[in-house]
Amino acid sequence: MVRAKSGPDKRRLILDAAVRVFARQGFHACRVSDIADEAGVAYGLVYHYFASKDEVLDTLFLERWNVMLELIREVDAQPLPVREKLGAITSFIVDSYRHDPDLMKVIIVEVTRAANSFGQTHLGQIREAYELIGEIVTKAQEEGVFKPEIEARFAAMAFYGTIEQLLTGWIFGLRPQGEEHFERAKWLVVETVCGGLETSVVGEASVS
Amino acid sequence: MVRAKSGPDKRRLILDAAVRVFARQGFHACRVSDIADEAGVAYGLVYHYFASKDEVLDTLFLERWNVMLELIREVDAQPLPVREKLGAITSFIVDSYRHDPDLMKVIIVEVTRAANSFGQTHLGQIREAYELIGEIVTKAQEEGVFKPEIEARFAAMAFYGTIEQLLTGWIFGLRPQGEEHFERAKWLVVETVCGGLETSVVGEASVS
Amino acid sequence: MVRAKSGPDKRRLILDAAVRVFARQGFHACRVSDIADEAGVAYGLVYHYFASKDEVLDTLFLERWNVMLELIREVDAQPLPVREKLGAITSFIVDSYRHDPDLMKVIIVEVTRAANSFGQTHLGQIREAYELIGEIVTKAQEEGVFKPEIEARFAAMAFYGTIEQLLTGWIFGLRPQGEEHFERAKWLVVETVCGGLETSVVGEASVS
Amino acid sequence: MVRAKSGPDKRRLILDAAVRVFARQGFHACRVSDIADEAGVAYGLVYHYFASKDEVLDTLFLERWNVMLELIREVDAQPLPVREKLGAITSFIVDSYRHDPDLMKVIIVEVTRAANSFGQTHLGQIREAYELIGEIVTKAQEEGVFKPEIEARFAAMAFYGTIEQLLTGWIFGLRPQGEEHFERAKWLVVETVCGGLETSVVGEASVS
DNA sequence: GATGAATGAGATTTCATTCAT
DNA sequence: TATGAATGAAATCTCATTCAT
Repeated sequence: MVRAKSGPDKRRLILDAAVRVFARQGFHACRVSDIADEAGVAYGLVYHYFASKDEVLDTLFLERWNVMLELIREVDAQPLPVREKLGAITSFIVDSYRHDPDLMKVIIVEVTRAANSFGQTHLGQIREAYELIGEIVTKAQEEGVFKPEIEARFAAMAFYGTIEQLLTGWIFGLRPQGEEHFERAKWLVVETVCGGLETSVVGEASVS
Repeated sequence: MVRAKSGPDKRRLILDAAVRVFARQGFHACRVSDIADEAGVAYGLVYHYFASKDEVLDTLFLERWNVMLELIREVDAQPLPVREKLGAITSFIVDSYRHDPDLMKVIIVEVTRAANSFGQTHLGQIREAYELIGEIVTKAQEEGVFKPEIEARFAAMAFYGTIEQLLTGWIFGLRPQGEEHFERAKWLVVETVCGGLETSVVGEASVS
Repeated sequence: MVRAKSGPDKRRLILDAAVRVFARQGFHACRVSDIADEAGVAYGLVYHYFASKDEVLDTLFLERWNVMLELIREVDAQPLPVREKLGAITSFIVDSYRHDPDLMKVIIVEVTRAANSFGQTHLGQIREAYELIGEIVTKAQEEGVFKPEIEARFAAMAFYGTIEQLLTGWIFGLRPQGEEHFERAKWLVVETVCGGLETSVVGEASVS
Repeated sequence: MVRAKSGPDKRRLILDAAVRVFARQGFHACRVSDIADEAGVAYGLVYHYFASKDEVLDTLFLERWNVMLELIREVDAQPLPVREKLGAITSFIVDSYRHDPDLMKVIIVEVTRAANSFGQTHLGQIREAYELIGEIVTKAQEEGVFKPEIEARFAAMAFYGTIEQLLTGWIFGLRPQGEEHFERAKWLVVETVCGGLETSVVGEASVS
């Protein structure tokens, strides 16, 4: 599959077309011919490069998801405060959406939220993300920065659930978009998950 | 639709059968005949009571979702601390899952997470839930209990995203279930969202 | 089936409702429940009086068609000029349409022109009409009023074909309706079929 | 749709098979698979070439009907006596039936007489034929060959009604077929419509 | 007579996938 | 590589008819 130089690279053409078609019509509502038409290639060529319609989506998902897993691993490996680590992950995801909203829409809507179909297929990959984030939380707990009474797994879940909901809101126009909103959202996610919604209860804290 | 006398009430029979079939096979993977078979009625009776397969799912979703919206409205109307309000909502949802996990699986997987199909159809109902929770947050901000710098809408989203992720975890066996886990989960959700993941900074700050 | 006095006579109610429904929606496009609804009776009552949906249409057709056959026989039995005989038949059919256009629409559209379905079933009755008219033509030929070189069967066919086309034109709004048009149409049919479209070349020529 | 090379041309194969199946079983009584079987192709190929079962019939009808409209236009444009014009049209239709009785059966039974379904769809095309014939009649009236008191529209209707009834008679075996009958029928149609059924009333005319 | 819930056979259409060229 | 004709399984929905009450 490695293509050194060459010209059009029809395979890439098909993948990029698939992103637009999946985002516009949804995976199930589109036909393979829609992808071929969008890419400007013949029907059967999709099957020359991909074993099935499913494989097209699998490829799109894995390409991006693995980049994200790699990013999380790199972030985790660095000696940073937990807020900065979670901030870097949030930043990566938000920027991914900002850079290619169609692709993120497809990944969220057709894979991670599609619990009965592709979400099932890629459960392992999705779980991997949870676990990597869980490790970050565990370290923060060991450092005494995060409460020990909230299990790392649960914390990772809350963090990821918040981000996924945020993207879903953007995807369906339920939340405002634009440069300033994207940047602010990064801060909001971290502040909400780490600091919580409550004001700092100084009195109580000093008492307890 | 109100059926006074007792008797079999085939309509209810069909709805209950549909919950089991949808939970087991998924909405798209099951045929209408699967529902009829599960209910022990003839094929066409499903169409006697429901205009389409879609309407069966719509009915199941709305029946339950409206109960939840009502619960949130009631909770909101009471003079309780915000933690107790959010706790009551969390409790209701967790108990809904505990009481009828199949129904909640169908609602979450086939509707609220099915962004491209039924999630779209019921966007209004889903949004309503967000807004009601948002109002609770707004009041807590006005009382000075919640930070004013995190918009109520965002806070509601984080709260709902955390719960949905929790249920999704249970549904797909990614998180442990059982009485004690259900009860603990209620506390975890509220503690995480309200208190945040970080240890109380003030105390530490004074110490260090 | 003879109902002496009594009240509503649901059977008649159903037949009359069926005429309206068949005329409005067409036989195939309507459901038995549409007829029941239009008649204001319960679903199953249609099956109490009629063995099938088909039988409802059969009944409507035969009721009316037999009246027409009887009329043709009576006309034929009288010592009238052929133009008056054909005029009487035309008049009966046109008046039937004038009096109950829905019923005639159903008979024409759903039976006599429905060559593949009810036209087939009632071929015998339809043929009977042809033959009776053919006999009228034969007598006119024997009297020397009608040309002997045009077979009576063909002549009957031309006569009937013209009338059916006329009604079809009314039914589908292709021809103007109203009292004067109905009366004029009677004259036109007879004049066209008997006198032909050409100006009387011989007589006129000699005169002019 | 133009297919230069030779080869099987499955599309034509399907159309020809459809004619046979529609003629044999009727449009509604046959299934798409019957057409595919008759053509010796797979089920879905019918849908590769035609959007629906309806479109197959539409195509068959329009192909033939447009040829007829063209013929009528050509005939009308020539400087011929009206009897020859109407004779040419009659001849074309009768020969169409002689050459491909199945196709004409389908066109008559399933379209022009199917007032509630395809007759409705193709009302415009059918009307066009009426109007073209009406123009021929109008010219004959202007030349003094046809009576002015019978409207051209009505005359066209009588002419067309007679031919349609003739074909219907052949289709359902109510009238004798065979070379001599076909040829004689052409003469009968023209003679009946133009000359009428009555003997030339020379004596009467001169007397009155 | 009257009701309407219950039955279930049946047909169109879609579209992923294959394959000959 | 590239094409697109050809394949055929699969599932929703309709509605005439039956029947228990």
